[in-house]
Amino acid sequence: MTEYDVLLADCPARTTLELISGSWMIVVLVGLAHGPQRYSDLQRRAGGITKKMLTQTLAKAVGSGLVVRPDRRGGAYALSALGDSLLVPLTALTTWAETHADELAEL
Amino acid sequence: MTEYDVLLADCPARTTLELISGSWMIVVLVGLAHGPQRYSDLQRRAGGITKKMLTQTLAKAVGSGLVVRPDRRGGAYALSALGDSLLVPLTALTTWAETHADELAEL
DNA sequence: CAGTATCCTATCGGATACTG
DNA sequence: CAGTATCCGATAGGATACTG
Repeated sequence: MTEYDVLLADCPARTTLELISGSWMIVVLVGLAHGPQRYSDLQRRAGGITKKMLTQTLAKAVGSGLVVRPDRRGGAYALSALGDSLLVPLTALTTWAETHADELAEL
Repeated sequence: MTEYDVLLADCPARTTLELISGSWMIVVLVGLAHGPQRYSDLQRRAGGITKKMLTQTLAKAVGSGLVVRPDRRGGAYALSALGDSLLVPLTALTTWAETHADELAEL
């Protein structure tokens, strides 16, 4: 196997990396970790995010299939099964960030 | 414990997320995974990266302490102990990306 | 409450050309 | 080989005001 390799320029996995590039996607996905939430609850949870970035980030997340809206016609946002599986490595990453934040040198 | 929470606006862990935001930092770090490498080897390895982005990304990586240059006075670039520890969650993420790339919907 | 619409700035990122 | 210097367009992201 090992069909894909993120080091290769034309690898589809690069698309995934671009999806979480920008600081907000990870935060929003982690914000949805403990269950479906409505827009304003999510905005409160993802500290510091503006409506613009929340809307934009959710649009990308829904568009890519990481997030769904159980009752369309607008309701809460929730992680899809795919989004939920992505949460595993993402949580490992945020845990690392929380643990080693103090060890990073200032730029 | 649990001093830091990436969901909080002023959390230092956010700095880490910003560090890997942009598509190239992850690719460069993974590119250094199997050992120290010189500039042009790394450019070849990180498929598609331009000199500009490689230089810029390496500068951020070195500045934050994730990457070091064993023999300063210019030589190869290598992961620091910190960078190496970050590689663990990063590899989990890229593996996810490689495994689930085909399941993501087109935007 | 849940967005949409503007405006504006800073950074990302590619292309290209140049230097020691 | 290992960068630096420019120029350029596209995107990220914040602030603010407006809508149903």
